[in-house]
Amino acid sequence: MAKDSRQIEGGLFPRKVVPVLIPMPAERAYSYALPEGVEAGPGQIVQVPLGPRLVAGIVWDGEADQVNPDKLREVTQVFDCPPVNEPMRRFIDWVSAYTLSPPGLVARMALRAPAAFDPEPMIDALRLTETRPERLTAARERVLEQAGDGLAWSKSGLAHAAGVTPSVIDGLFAQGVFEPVKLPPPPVVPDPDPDYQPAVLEDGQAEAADALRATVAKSGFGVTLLDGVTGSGKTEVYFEAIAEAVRAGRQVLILLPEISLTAQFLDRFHDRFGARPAEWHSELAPRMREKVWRQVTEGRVSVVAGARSALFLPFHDLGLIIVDEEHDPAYKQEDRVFYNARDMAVVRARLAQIPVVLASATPSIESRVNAQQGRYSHLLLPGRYADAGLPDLKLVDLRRYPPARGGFLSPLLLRAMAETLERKEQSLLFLNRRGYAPLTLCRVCGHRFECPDCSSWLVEHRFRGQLQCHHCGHNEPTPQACPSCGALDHLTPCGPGIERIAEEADKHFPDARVIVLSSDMAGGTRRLRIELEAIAKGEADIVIGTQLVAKGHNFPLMTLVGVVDADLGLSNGDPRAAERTYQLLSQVTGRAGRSGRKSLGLIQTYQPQHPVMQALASGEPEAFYERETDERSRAMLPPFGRLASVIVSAATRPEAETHARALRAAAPAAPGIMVLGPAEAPLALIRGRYRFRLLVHGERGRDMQGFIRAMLAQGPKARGSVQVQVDIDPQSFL
DNA sequence: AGCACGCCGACT
DNA sequence: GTCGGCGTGCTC
Repeated sequence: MAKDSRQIEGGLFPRKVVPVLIPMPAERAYSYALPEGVEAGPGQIVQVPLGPRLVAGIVWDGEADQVNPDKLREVTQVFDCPPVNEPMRRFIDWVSAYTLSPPGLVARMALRAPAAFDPEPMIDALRLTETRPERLTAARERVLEQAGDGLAWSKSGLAHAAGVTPSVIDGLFAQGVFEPVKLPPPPVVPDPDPDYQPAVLEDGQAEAADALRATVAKSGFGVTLLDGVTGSGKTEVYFEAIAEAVRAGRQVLILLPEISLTAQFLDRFHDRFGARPAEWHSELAPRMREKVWRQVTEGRVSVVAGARSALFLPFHDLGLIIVDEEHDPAYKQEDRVFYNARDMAVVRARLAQIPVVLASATPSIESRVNAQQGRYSHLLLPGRYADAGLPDLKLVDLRRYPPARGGFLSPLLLRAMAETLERKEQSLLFLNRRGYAPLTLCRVCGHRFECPDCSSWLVEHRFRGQLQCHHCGHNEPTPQACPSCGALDHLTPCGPGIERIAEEADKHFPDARVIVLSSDMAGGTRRLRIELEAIAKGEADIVIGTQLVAKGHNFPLMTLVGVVDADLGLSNGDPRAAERTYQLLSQVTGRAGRSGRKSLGLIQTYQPQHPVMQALASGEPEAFYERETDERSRAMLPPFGRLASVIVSAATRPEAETHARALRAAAPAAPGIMVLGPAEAPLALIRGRYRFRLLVHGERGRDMQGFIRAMLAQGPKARGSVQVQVDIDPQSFL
């Protein structure tokens, strides 16, 4: 540690100076002096003055920067909190370097629990003494009997158990019948029991479970891709890996896309382990958040199920990471620190030398390539349980069976819906488009409603009487007359949204109970949960929904799934469009058929020959995946040779200037510049053909090549410094 | 990230 | 003449 000598109150005192990572975007740890007699090693969470405020930071490794002694301030408090361990600190450094984010911002993600750095307060409790009350009433007798077990009770708990009011206990306490004791705060969740209710596994599953158990028992770093169709028992299989880690007394992290973190999942865990896992996600109440954080650092919580941010919890002794639905784009964070939690989970596992399991029914291309190349082990589960067959998937060629004029549902789909209704079973219509119509125009003058802020089309929301921009959130009431030519009642909706499909379903089946589900539904998540429960209980006949019906929730009575427009999303220029469409439609159609009844999926398309449609209809995605892998590696790895390519983060205004300068600095040195977002980088990395210098990340869906060209043309107006990351070698973590 | 400082429009 | 918009800069 650096020594700093300076005059204090007339004497020369050497002061220990430590580097402290502050939860703020500084490029380096700041230096703080330790007060006389105070020790704080790397990982210790401390409180330090920063400008006018006091903030929590982490004592970092290495020498503290030499800093102007006049500026040097003192650590104000060393929290009574377990230090952030070495692998976690290396993880923070790694993520910072890889994402080009200041380490402080990454550290901040690990410290997102404002008041958790002080120990949880002990709980006040009462224990019976030898003293007995002078007068014994019936109520007092009940209390004495109840507390006679010699254990400590909380006042309210005891009162409740004995069926008396707390004042009875106050009276006894006053007479010395009870003494006050302090109890450690209760755990947020009871310990899971690895042997509570092991699933009965079939041959293929048992084999996979054994393999995973062996991996966990052996410990050490390794990635396993657990690959099996919806309903093949992936969850049951990785639960066995979790059981093994819990038996070994180590902590487990289960990452889920936020939307999949449902009561259903937690209940399944409970059924297997006799207790729920601790939860970690953005909607957790602050008080609970702190408790979970604290107990995770102390190692008192053994299993956490969480959204991507849970990856930054400072576990005491992490022994296993599961990434469920590893292909899910929700693992990408595109805010401040840009990262893909699935990739960072692999890195965290590598640094902690523990196994990680990536599970999916529709693995991402990059994970499949990793598995094929032997970098990941690959466990392929056989099909569904016998009593939960996959739906029979059929393509509906819209050129041959077109919908009636003004409609979007083909006669084939309508007939299947009628039959499903007759059998008193449920239908699901899937269309990934909110609102009534994606485009509104005036039939008189051709005026199209455009967003004044971002120039995308305004989407009509008829239920709300609004035109909305799905890009920036702008909205305005739907006018009666055309704002351009003034013609009344000539505004025409073009194309379908789920509201319009609901209208069409209503028209054909006026007696059916129709429920529309989308993320912008009035009433928020609570209302959504209620609706989902109602559907599960059979209180709807036809469910019409967007993407959100694809995930997490099972609909046991659903025997028909109709995909209204399977082609939607295939033509948006995203190199992942086909892969995403395949994954989404597999998931959606997988919602049906869990009831054990015969079930059907009808996929409406104008392109029945498209590889995505063929893969869906045949149930054999291999050829599709092979083709996609080739396509994508061609599209994303242009033949630049072994280039130094350019990686930058974010694309907001201040950064864009910095990027421009970074690009100009890098361009002369590079034989070519390849522009990829961090989320696209992994495929390039695993192909191992390139060394990266900088990573340019554009906004979602943006033309990256165009973006970089535009920035180069614009030239540098940059100020400040450019952070250049040299040679991130993929082999260093995979 | 916060928070202060510093220059240009609508108002007590 | 001020109050206040957020653009820019700084924090050991």
